Amino acid sequence: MIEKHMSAYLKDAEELYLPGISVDVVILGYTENALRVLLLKLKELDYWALPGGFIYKDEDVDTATHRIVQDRTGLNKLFFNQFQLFGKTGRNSSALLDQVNALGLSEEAMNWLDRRFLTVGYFALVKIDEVVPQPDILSERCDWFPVDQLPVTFLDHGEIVHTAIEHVRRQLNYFPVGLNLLPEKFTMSELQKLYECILNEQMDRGNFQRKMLKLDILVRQEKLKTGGAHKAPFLYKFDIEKYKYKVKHGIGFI
Amino acid sequence: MIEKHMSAYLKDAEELYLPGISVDVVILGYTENALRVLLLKLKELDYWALPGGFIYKDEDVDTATHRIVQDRTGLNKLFFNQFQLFGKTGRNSSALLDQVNALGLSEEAMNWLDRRFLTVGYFALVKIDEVVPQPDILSERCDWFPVDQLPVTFLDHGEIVHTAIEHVRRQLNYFPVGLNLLPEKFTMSELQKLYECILNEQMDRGNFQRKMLKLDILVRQEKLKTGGAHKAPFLYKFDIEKYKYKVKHGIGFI
DNA sequence: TTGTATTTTGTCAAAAAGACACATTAAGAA
DNA sequence: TTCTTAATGTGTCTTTTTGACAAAATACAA
Repeated sequence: MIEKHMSAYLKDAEELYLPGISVDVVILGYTENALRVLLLKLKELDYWALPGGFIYKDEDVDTATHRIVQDRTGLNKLFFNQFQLFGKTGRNSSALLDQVNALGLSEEAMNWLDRRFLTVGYFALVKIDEVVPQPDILSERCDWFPVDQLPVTFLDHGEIVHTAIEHVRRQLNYFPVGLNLLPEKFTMSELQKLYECILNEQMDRGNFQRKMLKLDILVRQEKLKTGGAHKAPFLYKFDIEKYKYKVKHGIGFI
Repeated sequence: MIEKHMSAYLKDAEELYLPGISVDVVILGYTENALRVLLLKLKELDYWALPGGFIYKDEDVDTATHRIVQDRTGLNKLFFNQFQLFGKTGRNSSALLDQVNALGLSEEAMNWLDRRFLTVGYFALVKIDEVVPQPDILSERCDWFPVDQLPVTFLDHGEIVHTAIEHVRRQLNYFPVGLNLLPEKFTMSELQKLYECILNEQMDRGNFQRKMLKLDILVRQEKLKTGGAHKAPFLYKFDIEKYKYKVKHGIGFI
């Protein structure tokens, strides 16, 4: 199975793509109190891999990334950002090739894969409930994994995920995480839990609310009716104008 | 002149280097109250360019960067960090080629250069007075330029410099700027002026000193004897252990 | 000796952070 | 219906940090 798909996919690779470089995207979502990453289960292999692909010879790297994420998520408008090029030597698909070799890959495919690859790491922030994950041609399914409970990953993809998250954490003030990870309306608790997941630390409820409201980027909505055995919380939306301005200049939360 | 140098330099490029990708390094130094970047004046061309080069086929990208910076500065131990891959289409040396073409470049050199190039942007932090700048084979001299007074640059090198500085500014808490840009011993004023240059804002002298000392990363030395018609300031050194620990976890100044 | 420039240190009020408490309220249980 | 529970909305009090500014100290020059 996989050798046919892969051979077909890579038939004209040499002609179409920039050689020796790929894109891998850490697609992050947030739900049920956990930050999650979308991973693909490679067909007939015991690895989970980041969504990725190659760059057409006349394509911006950002454009390639957009195309890749759109193919996997169905989303058109999305927030993504490059965070690092991974450029160690010996970074190739030999591990994968070892397992696939016997299956008989076409010579073209072998030639394309059997070299050192650089990969550009991107991260994307998406609303999980808007995404319909699509496995690519080399994978049998995809799943969301809490970022602190990753399965066995292909090559250095686990490290790439952790690097992405550290990047987001350090520059939390400069990325629109709330806007892109939460639904349009959300409670203060939900926002707080998101921040706690990313920063990996607990915060005081009252103090979080005071500080967040003082940023002057939230608009309070009507009360939430549904819910559990407790007082119904307010819903909030972001004031998009103010929010985007603040994110650009550093939101000033941490 | 230049066409011979360039042809020689690029004679075996196709064989030696990863194709379509280069490294450019924003080498930053600090002196006379200004953050400065090292630029090379290209021979017979009206452009100043970042020190850069190509990556050997079996060389880590970080190693290539170290080699390039070492060649230009003479420094062996140095701090540097990757900050972005520049990957727009149409990014090639045609501007340069237009001017050089008539001079008669070898066919090999033309073939190597006349394609789209990705470039990996790195920044390095160096002590200016320890550096002996070395022009490379394609340049006639090199000079330090204040980062807010750049000359006309080759391709997008000006943009690369500004991107690097914004990167340093945002993550100032995570980079050892003081240790790598200042001499071993320095006054509180010097440290403050460095921070003011990077953050592009003035700070109160007393408050800066109070905050900086509370970080508990400085060791006070004896008084500075030499100097002008005023009270001699104390000298400080970094407590390397504490400093490195704090930089790793976020120094907590901004 | 006096003046000047700059450093060192301190003060004081305002703002922010941290810890915590108490009243409120929606839903389910008694 | 009333009570209980769990989470929310809000407030208070103390401690810490910030910001603005000023007085004292000191090295050199005139």
